[in-house]
Amino acid sequence: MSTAEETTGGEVEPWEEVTPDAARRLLVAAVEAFAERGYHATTTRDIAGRAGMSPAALYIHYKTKEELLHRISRIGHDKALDILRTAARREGPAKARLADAVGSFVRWHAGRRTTARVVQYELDALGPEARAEIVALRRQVDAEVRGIIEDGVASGEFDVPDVQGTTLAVLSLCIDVARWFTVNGPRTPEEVGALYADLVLRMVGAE
Amino acid sequence: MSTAEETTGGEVEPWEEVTPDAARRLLVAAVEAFAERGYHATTTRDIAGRAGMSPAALYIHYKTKEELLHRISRIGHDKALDILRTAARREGPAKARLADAVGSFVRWHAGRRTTARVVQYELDALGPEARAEIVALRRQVDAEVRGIIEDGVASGEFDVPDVQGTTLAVLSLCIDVARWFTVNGPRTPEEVGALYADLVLRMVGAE
DNA sequence: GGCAGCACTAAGCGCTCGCTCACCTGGGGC
DNA sequence: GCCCCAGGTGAGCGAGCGCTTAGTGCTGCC
Repeated sequence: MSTAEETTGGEVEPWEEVTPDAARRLLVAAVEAFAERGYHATTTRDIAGRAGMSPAALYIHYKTKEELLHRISRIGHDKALDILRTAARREGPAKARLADAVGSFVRWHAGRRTTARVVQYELDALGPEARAEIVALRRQVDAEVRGIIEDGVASGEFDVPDVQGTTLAVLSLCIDVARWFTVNGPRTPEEVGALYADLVLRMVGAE
Repeated sequence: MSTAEETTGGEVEPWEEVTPDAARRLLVAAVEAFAERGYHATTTRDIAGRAGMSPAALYIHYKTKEELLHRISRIGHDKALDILRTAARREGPAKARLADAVGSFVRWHAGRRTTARVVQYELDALGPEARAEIVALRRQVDAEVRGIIEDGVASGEFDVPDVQGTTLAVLSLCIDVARWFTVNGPRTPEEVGALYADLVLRMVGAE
C-alpha cells in the first residue's frame, strides 16, 4: 500500500470533491458500511467508528444518516453517467461505442463495487424527493444507452426487435455486476468488462 | 378478484405447503414487507399487523424473525430450482431447453417478483449456517444452466468462448428482473420471458 | 357442566437506535 | 496574553426494536 488512497480490495476512493477531510472520511466509512450490511442495518455509531470519530461528530458534517446516503448516491450516479456519456459521445460506429460504453460501465461496477452496490441497491432507502432526483439521473443513463442502440439500428449495424427492452436488459446486466462481483473471484474487472462487451454485442446482433 | 388467493399485483401466492393457516398468513405478510422495505427495515410488529395479529403471535409459529426469512428463502429457492430443472431435463436440443429455462425462470422472477426479491436480495441478512444452505442451492441453480450451455457447445448448437462467465451473466440477467420489474410497467411477465429467451440465445450464438 | 390444551393477546423488559446538548480544546488574530 | 470559535467529545434522551411472560378465551372431549 503505497499511498493513503488505497483501501480494502485495492479500490481507489476518488472522493476528492468531498471536503473537509473529516467529512470525506465519514462518507467513505459510510460507503463501506452501507455496502457490507445495507443502509438500514448500518448504525451511525458504526460509521463514526470506522472514521475514527465519536458518534456525535457525524452530525457536524451531515444533518442525518439519510443525507449521507443521498450524497453518496448523487456523486455515484454522476460518475456512472459521466462514464457512459464519455463512451456514448465519442466518434465512431455504434458497435465500437456500445462496446466501449458497456466495457467501461462494467469495469466501474466491478472495480468500484463497494460504491456501486450502495448506489444501485439502496435507492429505496431515500426519501421521496431525494429518490426523485436520483430516478431522473437514471433516466438519463437509460437514454444514453438507448441512443447508441438506436444509432446502430439506424445504420444497419444492429438487429434489435425491441430497442427499449434490450436497453433495459443491457443496463440490468451491467448493474447486477455490483451484486455478484468480488475481488476474490477468478476475474478482474477488465476481464468482466471485455466479456460483457462481447455478450452485449451479440445481444444486439452485431457479431 | 375472484378468490382469496389473489393478492397485491395479481400474484397468486402458492404457499400451500405452509401450515397452519396463521403461520402461512404471517409468512405471506413477511414476504410482502421484506420485499417492500427490506429485511432490516421491517419490524415484527409490521409483519404481525399485516397478518391481522398481535406482535406476540409471530413467536408462536416462528422462533425468530430470521427464521421467517430463512423459511421464505428456502421455499423460494426450492421453487426456482425446480422450475429450472424441469426445463433443463426435458428432451430436445439445447437451444429449446435453454430458451425454455430462461423463459420460465424469468416469468417466475417477474410474475412473483415479491417473493423473488426477498429470495434473491436478502440473502446477506441470514446467519452463517442458513446462508450456507442457501448458497448450496444457488450452486445447483448455476450447475443446471451451465449444463445446458455445455450441452449446446458440445453439440455445436452454441458458440460460447467462456462457459462459466456466460452462465453467470445469464443468471444475473434473469435474477435482476426481480429488481426492476413492476406490474405497472408496459410488459407482462410472458413478454419479458420471451424477450429474455431471445436475448440469451443470441448471447450463446444460437441465432 | 367442567376442564385441559392451545392459539392468541396486553403489557412490558432490556437494549440499541438516530440524534442532541453541554462542554472542551487547540491554533489564529490582535 | 487573551479571546474566539470551528470542530470535536461524553453522556444521554425519547423512541422503537426483537422478544418474553402472564393471563385470556375458545374448542373439543368426557
